[in-house]
Amino acid sequence: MILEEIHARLTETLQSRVLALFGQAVDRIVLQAPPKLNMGDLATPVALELAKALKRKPREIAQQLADGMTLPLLVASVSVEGAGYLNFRLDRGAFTAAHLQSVMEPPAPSGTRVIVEHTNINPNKAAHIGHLRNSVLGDTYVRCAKWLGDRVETQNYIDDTGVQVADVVVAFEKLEQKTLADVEALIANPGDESFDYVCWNVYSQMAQHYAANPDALQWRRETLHRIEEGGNETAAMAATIARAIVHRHLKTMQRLDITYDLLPKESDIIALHFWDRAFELLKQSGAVVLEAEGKHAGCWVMKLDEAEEFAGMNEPDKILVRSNGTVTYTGKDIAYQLWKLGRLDRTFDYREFARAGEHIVWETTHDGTTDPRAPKFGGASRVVNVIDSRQSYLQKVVKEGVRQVAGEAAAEASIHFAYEMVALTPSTAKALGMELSEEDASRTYVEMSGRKGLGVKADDLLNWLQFNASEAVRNSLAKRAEPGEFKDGEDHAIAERVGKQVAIGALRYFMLRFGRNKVIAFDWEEALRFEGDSGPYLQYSTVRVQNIFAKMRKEGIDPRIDDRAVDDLTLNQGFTDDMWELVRLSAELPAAIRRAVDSLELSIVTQYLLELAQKFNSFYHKYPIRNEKDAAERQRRAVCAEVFRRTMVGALELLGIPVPERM
RNA sequence: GCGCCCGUAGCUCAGUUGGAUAGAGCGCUUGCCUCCGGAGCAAGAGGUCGCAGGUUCGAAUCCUGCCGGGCGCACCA
Repeated sequence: MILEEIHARLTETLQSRVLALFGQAVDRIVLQAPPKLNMGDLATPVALELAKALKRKPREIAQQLADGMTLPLLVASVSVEGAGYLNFRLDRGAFTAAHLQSVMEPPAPSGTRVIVEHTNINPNKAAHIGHLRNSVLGDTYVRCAKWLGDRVETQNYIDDTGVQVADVVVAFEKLEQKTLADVEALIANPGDESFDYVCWNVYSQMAQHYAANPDALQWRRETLHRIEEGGNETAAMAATIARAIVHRHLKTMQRLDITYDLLPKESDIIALHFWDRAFELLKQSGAVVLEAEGKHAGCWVMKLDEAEEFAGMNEPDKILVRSNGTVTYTGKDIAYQLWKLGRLDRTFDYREFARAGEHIVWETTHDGTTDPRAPKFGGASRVVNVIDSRQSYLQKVVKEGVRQVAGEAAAEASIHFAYEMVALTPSTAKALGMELSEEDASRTYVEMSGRKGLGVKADDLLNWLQFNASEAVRNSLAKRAEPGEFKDGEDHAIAERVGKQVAIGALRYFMLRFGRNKVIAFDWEEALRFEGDSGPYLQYSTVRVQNIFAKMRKEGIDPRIDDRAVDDLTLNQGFTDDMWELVRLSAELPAAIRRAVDSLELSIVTQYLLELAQKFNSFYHKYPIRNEKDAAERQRRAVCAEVFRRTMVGALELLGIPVPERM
């Protein structure tokens, strides 16, 4: 946090100086690292900005600001550079000593209650790579927001009454003539493939059946009706299937160290009549009206033609209640969103759904009894919904509904974390058995299709990553192990363990490294690469630095990185630019996290860590530590390495990427 | 038709909210394992920042208009 303090002090000093000297108030001072190290450590173009208003030369203004300026602690000097930049140099030794003690020290907690909703996979088939992007973005956001001091509640919404679940029920009942007992037996003993994989195929068979026999859609309508009615075998089957699949999804996500606090279920939202209450509120605020005539006659619609965002649309009005009296998805979503904001005076009951170690995953219920151990859910002052950008329009409608019922502030607190879809490169699609038209084959990507059962399943990808990574670790161990180092297949156990960690690192990094509104064209070859711009590169760099200290400990060499042993003066002499760049960059982590969370652009963090790791690897080759004879020089190098180590260990935790014992 | 997103090196992408000489990874060329672990490092080639105007001290970044691609705009979820 040391750099943030310097920023704050410099900003303050400059603002008061500009006011005193030129009578100008500047609300924001841009401070950034100059392009070249010899230009200093921090630079501001404030004089360039003032030049126009003052009608004076930028360099002149900058010089006047610099002359006689009182510099904050750890800032060594100020100078005028280039066209009129005001550049500052830091006291390298003192800064490093101070930074070493505060690496990864989080900012003061905000205590803001935040709900993050992510994953939200239809509980009717196995998770695929598109879902992984959602979950990884959501989970990483949660980790970063928590570090910044927010009190975060993670929700994974379960649509257990929708068309997708119904279609699997129809397939089992009609196509395969299975009873509830048959399905229960299948769940208990799914055979070669897990139950979510079985349903993946069943679902796509059903979709194909509908395509060939449109009359079968009648089955879907009947099934949906019976599910909503409840108290029959069909409804019981739907619930059973959904639960079993959700358990599978949680298992898959747990492989990536992703978990949840609460699983709100659509069936409970219906049973507890959340919509009825939301409907009252919407009517009271005048947000919905009953259409008497026209093509929406008999429907309750939200009028959007006056809202600026929806202007110019063909059909800006959104139906919330159909003419047959049933509620649309958007309507239910408004009710749910109001609950999350604490603006719907109804709530759920809760019970334990599953455990991940000590952590309890709760689910909603509607039976009137709540487990006394359950924490308070809902009622957040910020709600972040991780939902793919194809639903941007609907999310805007939900936000508008919230605005009309609960006001501007509540609408602004409802944040759609939008991201683009994951598609497949033509070669990967082909490998999955997708038939490509000539046109498709020439595109950069083609969409997956759940209905056709064409997509890359999350567990398959993880398995492959794990397989390849374990193989790489085995090779590396075989090459580097000292004779007799491993016995009883110990090396195989390590390869398995580390392989899992590398797979997680590779996958999570891959899902984060692209900007969120970039379509990811998934390619097997690229995803399985562990070099360069990848998670394993970060892990490798961290393992490396850990190794240096492990070796020194083993050999009884004191690296003298204990905070008290670090002496500014020793550090100051002979501090090379390479070393300094590494330390200075490592101090920018908190700023990177802040920007990432504020902009919902988590690739900022992977980008930053790649650069940091590159700086370290370069440093590593140039400045051996263990073999350095001069004690002061060795300490200087060790401190730089330690600063990097602490930064990296902390940062990888925020990305959910584990640090392997060796690679 | 309307709205949102994308267009930067051969390919995949960054570019810190308008700042200094546009950067990485992959691929290609050339070096580096008696030396803390080569999943690495050093160096090189590679650019009309889609096109055309505009705004200003300054534009890949902001504004306007085009061109090309994607996604939305259900009484589906």
